[in-house]
Amino acid sequence: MKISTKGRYALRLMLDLAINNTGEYIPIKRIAERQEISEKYLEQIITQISRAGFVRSVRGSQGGYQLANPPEAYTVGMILRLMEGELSPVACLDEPGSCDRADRCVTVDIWRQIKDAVENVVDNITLADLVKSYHEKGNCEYFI
Amino acid sequence: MKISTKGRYALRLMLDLAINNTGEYIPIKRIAERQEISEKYLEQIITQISRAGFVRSVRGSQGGYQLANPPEAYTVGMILRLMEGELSPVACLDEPGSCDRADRCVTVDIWRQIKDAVENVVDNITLADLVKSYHEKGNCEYFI
DNA sequence: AGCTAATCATATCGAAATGATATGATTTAA
DNA sequence: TTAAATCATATCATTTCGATATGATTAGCT
Ligand code: FES
Ligand code: FES
Repeated sequence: MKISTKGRYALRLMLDLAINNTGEYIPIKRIAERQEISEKYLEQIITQISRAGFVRSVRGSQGGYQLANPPEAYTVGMILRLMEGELSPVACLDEPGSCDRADRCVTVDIWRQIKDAVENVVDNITLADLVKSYHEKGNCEYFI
Repeated sequence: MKISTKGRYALRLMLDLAINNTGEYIPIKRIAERQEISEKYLEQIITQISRAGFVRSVRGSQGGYQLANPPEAYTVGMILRLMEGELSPVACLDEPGSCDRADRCVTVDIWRQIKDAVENVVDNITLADLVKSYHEKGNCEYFI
């Protein structure tokens, strides 16, 4: 029941962009420094994020990334799902027909409830909430 | 964010014992047949369960396992935790001091909320609930 | 006494996932 | 032209996962 580092890194990356959301394009290198995450690994991650249209990118010198939308537009759930896929405790919930006896299954209700509970949390927290929390906690450069 | 098959198998195993909770000792072989799970794999799993005192065992011919307590005494959470460890989305919540900046961390609140939400589900469903649901659904021999 | 069915205890294995590097092409401002 | 950046794959080492293999021990039954 763990969230992968990829998911967590993606969240930190997006939060970093949200905190530094000045209109300028921020290179991955800066984020890698601030977050102490491998630059190359972050590149892979932001590639996925970029393909999903969550960020704008400018190539070449002086290039970088910025949020495509205001921080309020991104829930934690959106970001985690991008890296992790559906936030289900079992595959059955997402692949229709993967369990052929779903109508008689006793445990699927549990998995459904877990999924709903998790989604209820992550879909109701936005990057804007995290930015606010960040400033309240004392402007520390680092977070996990 | 997946629950391992070990956790799910443990739940099915315990549910099988709960459904066949007649006072007799049930050999792993029977459960393996009914649940269509490898006998040897189930042995490993029930060894852990047995060491935790959740079941009584009798060795030798005519031996087997039975629940140590009535089905009401077992929550889904107890069983999953036995196989999965703590139901936390990040290790940080369980290993005190693993993150040295926890007081300034912006995301730890999210992980905490997720953990609480999951626990609120699994700690409020008992094997007795599942047995009831099983009988309501039509006595199917199989479930996942 | 001996056979058989069961638990108990480890060791090992293959495949997949994870987390990360490595290499290099392409683009663009200065 | 050069440097700094995104973009695109390939590769790698380690761990985890799910499962099997081997064999010792225990105890009921004939
Ligand atoms: S978990 Fe899929 S039908 Fe039971
Ligand atoms: S997740 Fe542990 S302190 Fe942030």
